Amino acid sequence: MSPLIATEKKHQDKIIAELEAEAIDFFVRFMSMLGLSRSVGEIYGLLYISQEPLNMDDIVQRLGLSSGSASQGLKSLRSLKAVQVTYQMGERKDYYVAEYEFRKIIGSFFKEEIVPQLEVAGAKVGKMQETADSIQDEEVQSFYSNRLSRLKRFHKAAKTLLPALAKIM
Amino acid sequence: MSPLIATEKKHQDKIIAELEAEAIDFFVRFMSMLGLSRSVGEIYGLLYISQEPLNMDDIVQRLGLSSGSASQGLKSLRSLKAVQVTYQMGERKDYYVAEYEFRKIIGSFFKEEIVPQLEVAGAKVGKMQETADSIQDEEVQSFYSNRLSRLKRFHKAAKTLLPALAKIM
DNA sequence: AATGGTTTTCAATTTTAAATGAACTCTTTG
DNA sequence: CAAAGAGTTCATTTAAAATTGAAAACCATT
Repeated sequence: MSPLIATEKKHQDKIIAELEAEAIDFFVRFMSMLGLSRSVGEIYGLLYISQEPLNMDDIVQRLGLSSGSASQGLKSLRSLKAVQVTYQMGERKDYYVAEYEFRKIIGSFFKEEIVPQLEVAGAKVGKMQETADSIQDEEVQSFYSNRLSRLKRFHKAAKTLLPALAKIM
Repeated sequence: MSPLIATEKKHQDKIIAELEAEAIDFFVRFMSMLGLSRSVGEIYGLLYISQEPLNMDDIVQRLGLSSGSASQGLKSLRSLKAVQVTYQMGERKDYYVAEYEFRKIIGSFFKEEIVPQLEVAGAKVGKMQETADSIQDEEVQSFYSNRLSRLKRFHKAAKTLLPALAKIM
């Protein structure tokens, strides 16, 4: 390789490293909005911006985190379907690539995190209505019924709108 | 008051206490989905289910939290427009009531928390595009451009859909 | 069935976030 | 304008969450 080309290559590597850092930073923020930890965001960011599949060792090396963190982070990302395992010819290690269809990630996030919460919330409101129904005093009852009906309306809206949102993202 | 009535009253108080506990529990979960702390959820829940406005002392007493927590929690809730101050005749203390239109709360949550994040994210993607544009190697450039265009598309979708969602909630 | 390479698990540690409460500020009132 | 009442601030403490790393489990190969 000529000296000129080597210099250009080095420059390009620097640019790529910068891009990587920016992408990691981006996803750390994004994932933290979904309640995911810094290390999970870092791993996803690194994989998203990587040109080739990476194994756990690569990830540990490049992000400087422990093997425990990497293992657990990848586990979360797999369960969110945010990463996929790709088997590389003649390699024993697992190689990972990022799922780049965000719709899918959002979809499984809803299914795993939001939907169960909504179910619990729905059950809880039902329980509260039962409790309120046993109040004798009519005026008092009507106060609580009003409050609960607002809660029910809101819950219903969330239950229909959120999954719809996830689908069109 | 007759013994019978007194007994009934006591029973009703127990029911109301139960309802209160259930409401507080409900809102602690709900607010934690918005990244708000336990104490903030408790305060809102208590106010939401309370038949009359409460002052800070009431809140401290009934929830058993410190005055510092109560003060800071109410501050967060005011800035989210999740509570309003009502001035009570001949009282020096501030009395609070819960905003029961969830749409409004969601609206200000978006304005305060989500929109700024989206702006930061947008700026960051722009910055990354600039960085990527300076890559010479055509093949490498096209890889990063593809990744960035997905990011931009997603960002745009979030920027239009999330505020729309907040409006119709 | 022993070895070496890979990943997972989990008790201990570190880091981060939340809660406390005493000191301070700001108001109101006698 | 002193004193008390109400609310806020913030250094310290406490509690919760994330991370670490060594040990255990796994699993393909010899």
